Amino acid sequence: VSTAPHAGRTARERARAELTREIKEEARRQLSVSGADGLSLRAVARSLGMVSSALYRYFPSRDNLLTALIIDAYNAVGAAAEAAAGAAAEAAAGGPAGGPAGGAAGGAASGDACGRWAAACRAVRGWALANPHEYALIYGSPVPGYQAPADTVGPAARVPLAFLSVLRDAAEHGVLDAGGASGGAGGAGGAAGGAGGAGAEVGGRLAEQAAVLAEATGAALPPGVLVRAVIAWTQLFGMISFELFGQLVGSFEPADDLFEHAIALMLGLVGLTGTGGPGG
Amino acid sequence: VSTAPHAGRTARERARAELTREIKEEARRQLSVSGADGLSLRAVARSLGMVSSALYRYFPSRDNLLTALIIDAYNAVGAAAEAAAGAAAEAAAGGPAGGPAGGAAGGAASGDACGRWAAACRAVRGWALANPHEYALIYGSPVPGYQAPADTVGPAARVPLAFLSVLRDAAEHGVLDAGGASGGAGGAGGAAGGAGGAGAEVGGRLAEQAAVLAEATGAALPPGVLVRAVIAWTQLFGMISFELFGQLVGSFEPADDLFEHAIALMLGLVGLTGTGGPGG
DNA sequence: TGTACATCAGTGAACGCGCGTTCACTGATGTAC
DNA sequence: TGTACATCAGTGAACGCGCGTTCACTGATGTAC
Repeated sequence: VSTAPHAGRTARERARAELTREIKEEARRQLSVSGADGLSLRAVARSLGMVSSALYRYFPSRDNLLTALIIDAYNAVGAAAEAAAGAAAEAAAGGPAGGPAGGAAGGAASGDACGRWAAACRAVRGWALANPHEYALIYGSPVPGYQAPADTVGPAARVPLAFLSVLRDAAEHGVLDAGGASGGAGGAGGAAGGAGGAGAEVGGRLAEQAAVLAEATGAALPPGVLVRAVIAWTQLFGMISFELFGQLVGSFEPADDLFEHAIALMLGLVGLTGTGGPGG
Repeated sequence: VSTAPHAGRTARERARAELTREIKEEARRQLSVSGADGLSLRAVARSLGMVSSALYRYFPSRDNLLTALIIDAYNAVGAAAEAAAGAAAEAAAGGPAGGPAGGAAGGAASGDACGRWAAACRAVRGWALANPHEYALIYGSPVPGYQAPADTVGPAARVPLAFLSVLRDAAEHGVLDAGGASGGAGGAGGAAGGAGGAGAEVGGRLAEQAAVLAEATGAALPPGVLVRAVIAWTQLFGMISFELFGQLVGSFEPADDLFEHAIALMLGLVGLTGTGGPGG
């Protein structure tokens, strides 16, 4: 029983794992040049010095390789969000001391709910800016003719679940403002259209959907909080997408300050204002 | 001087205009099947019963046809937003009476700023749901290797300008809450990261960017309002993109109620609460 | 009104390219006795 | 330790396909006198 990283694996198994990784790496590289539709098995094989048919020993089809890349991407951004939210929490609780622990994703130092939420936002954006084509692969327009298999929904849920965990913790510590105070209080929205009602109150089908979501995620949060969290979630990705896809070119580019401002507003939206101050 | 629709145009000119339109129509149809990368001149020509080289009399290249589709799409969604915002305004001002005027896009009936903003939001979403592949073409991941020419920026600006016009009118009528009261007031956001400061105040580079934007658009609005308007704009498209691109599948689908709720919150964000009541 | 010429739309063949996937094969790696 | 067999990775050729773009051409439409 050796301590080598490849203990207990035959040369064949090691070679297979390594080549599988290299294929995906090369595919990712090509993704950034030609996009998802331009991803070509032949080109990947060529770059790896193999013949194209050899790839079929590793991935049964092009779509299968694409799926692997999608799952990897969801897991990568999900892990980044979880690490940022979790690391910030540990830092505040006086967690694993010493060493360069934690702050891998954005330098969040305060473990309050505000800091965790903000850190997760920055982590997602940071990952997106560092891996724009993988971001486009999972959050951009769907690849036509490609149907994402069920294996992707688990990894895809990691980011939203990371955000929900922050809210759940805040609620447990009694620092979550569940009343929807700061969001869109006051006068009437939705003048026409029937749904939406006359204020920020959540009812009807929307409340049902929120209840289903609460059940599915195990997040015991009031419907209003869940709905605002989902809206904040769409807000986050809306801003990142506009930044990456070039809609902000010529106005709010670079978007760092706009993003920070949006985070501050988002905290009010989800009911996290006043939980812990700055200066972590 | 006849009153015929084709007055003063030769048969050749008429045929050319008509075929140009038909080519774009067929290209749009193919867009919805195979996406932007799958758009093929040969396939378009085939569907039209022509030989592929004939298309080069109408569009000098595939990219050129794509550009035409992009410009058309921006103009279509821009016109929808303008009509919704404008029609709502006219209806309130007692504009063009009689006939089925105006409410083409979402049934906005009250001409207050709230109603106009909400109507514009619904118009954009309505257009997106009706033309998902054109939406993906302009707001989805960029087509790799395709560089949008300068002709697209004008049409692309129509939607944001429509929203800005609502805010400008509201400001002129003194019904715009420019203080950022409801957005993300209260405690501290941006615990770390330097930028963003300790509240919802806009300063530094962000204020500069807002000033540049105000200059460019001629919208004499305070920087804080502009920044929140831009954030609301990204929010709107973030939600539509998630709905169209399948991120809401299994939770908040159909998203009508969620969307209406988001509009209500958005009105608070941009400072339009309390401008005119419901029941237009 | 009629003729001579210029303009333009559409044809058909071709160039050169890349793609995903299959298949019979060689040779290396692993395993059972 | 050594041999016989099974497993598997990678090869090279091929199938059948579609693509964007060019080019010399025919024939119809428009224009000037």
